[in-house]
Amino acid sequence: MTKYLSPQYEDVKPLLAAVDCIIFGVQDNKLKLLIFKREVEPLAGCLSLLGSFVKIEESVEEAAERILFELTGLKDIYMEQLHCYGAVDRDPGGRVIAIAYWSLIRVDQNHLEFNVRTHEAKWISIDRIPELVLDHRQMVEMAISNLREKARFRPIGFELMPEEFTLGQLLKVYEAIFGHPIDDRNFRKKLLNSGLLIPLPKKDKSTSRKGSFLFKFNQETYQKLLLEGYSFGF
Amino acid sequence: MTKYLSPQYEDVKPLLAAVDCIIFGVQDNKLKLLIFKREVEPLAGCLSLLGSFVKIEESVEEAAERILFELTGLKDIYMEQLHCYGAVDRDPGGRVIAIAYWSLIRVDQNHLEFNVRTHEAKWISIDRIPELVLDHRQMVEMAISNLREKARFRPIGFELMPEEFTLGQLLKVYEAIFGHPIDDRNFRKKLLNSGLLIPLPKKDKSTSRKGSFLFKFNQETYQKLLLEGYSFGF
DNA sequence: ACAAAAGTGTTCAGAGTACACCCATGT
DNA sequence: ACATGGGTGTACTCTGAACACTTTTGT
Repeated sequence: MTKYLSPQYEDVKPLLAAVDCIIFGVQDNKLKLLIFKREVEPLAGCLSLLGSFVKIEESVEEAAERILFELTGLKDIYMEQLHCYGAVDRDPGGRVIAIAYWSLIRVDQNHLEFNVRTHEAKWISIDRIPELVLDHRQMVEMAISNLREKARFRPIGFELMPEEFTLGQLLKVYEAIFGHPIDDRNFRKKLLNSGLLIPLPKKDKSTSRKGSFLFKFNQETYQKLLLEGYSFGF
Repeated sequence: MTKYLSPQYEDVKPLLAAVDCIIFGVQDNKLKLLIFKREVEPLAGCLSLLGSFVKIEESVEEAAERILFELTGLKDIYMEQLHCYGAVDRDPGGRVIAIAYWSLIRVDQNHLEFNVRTHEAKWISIDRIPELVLDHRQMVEMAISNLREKARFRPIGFELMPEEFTLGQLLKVYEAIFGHPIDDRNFRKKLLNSGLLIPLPKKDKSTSRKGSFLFKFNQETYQKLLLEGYSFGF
């Protein structure tokens, strides 16, 4: 028995805890997630989420933050605990329970592309999820429906956007999250009345001759609606 | 190192996983939960949720079901995984992560009262939660808000009701869950149109001279709305 | 002048909300 | 006859949903 446990707990058999991360981002107006080639046996070489064991000196949440930081170089990322997966035989290597987290990252940030490539990670589209190792596919599916549920009542779509963005881009992100087209006019009307957007006196002219206005988020309103809830039911 | 782990996992330090259960029920038209006097050191004698370590041969979910069964004698109970609590020092006895579950039980069932008393459990009101051991109080608060959130969009209030019940009782349960009064007429209108209730040709005459009609659930509609969602936003 | 994306308003239906009185019955 | 809880209906407001044309500007 391990010595960091008090004697009352001695007859309990310990196990391992792992954290797996489902990392969402937007690329080409599509919702994507990061996957990897698994490096450790068993099942080395298969596709997998990024994960790690929880170290004895760190909390489960710290483990999730560490994993995310190691991969992306980012801190203070939007992160939600998804679920604890605890089937006895979920990992053929031993008794390992997994705590899955999902997170949203802005893909436009410095060094992110570099870090992702260094780790040989790949962005894959969420509508064609390949076979993944262990129960990771189940985790991904649960994460997607969790994300959708959350996105209906909290303004979290914004966590995926770059610093400055157009309404058209935001619309595409929401379409990607919900997986169906959204009425343009209703979307604009709602968002412009939400107080979440601060109009900028510039246009992005990269996608049309006319150009479309750029916005940034109103952090204050964002924080408020994160707490209170807000219907994005499109 | 324990022998049930494969060699690749050998340099990872194992830890213990516990399950803690937040058990909700309705008594005297109030929402209550079950708490216990903790029997094991550390902190024996303090108030606590019912919990147990996850055994090496059972899944986390099975552990939760086992705990619930040992206490109540009930199976097939409505149960939701709440959260995994993984702070390093959350348990002074060692590195223990806890997976919390909440569940809803019908208090009218056979032997339940007996079992509860045998285990020296107590029903306590959710608006005056006493100090609890470790991080259990935090769990309870999170469970309550999780329950409220869930109850707004799924017909789970029914899981707390006896086999046959009146609309008045159901109303009280929803008031207890949400913690505020609900308009009588709107509630009836909505519920009677939901297809969730099957009227019975009897009255409960224990609470008034006139008596009030009894209902039971429409299991079929219930299952459907559990999947699809249904707004109980009162 | 035209192509290509950006931007703009109105109408309709359904759901939530507020609100006050009569009913049935045992004592 | 009356006290007690049970049961009922209507009007208003707000939100979501459907839907088509004009504007700008680089080429």
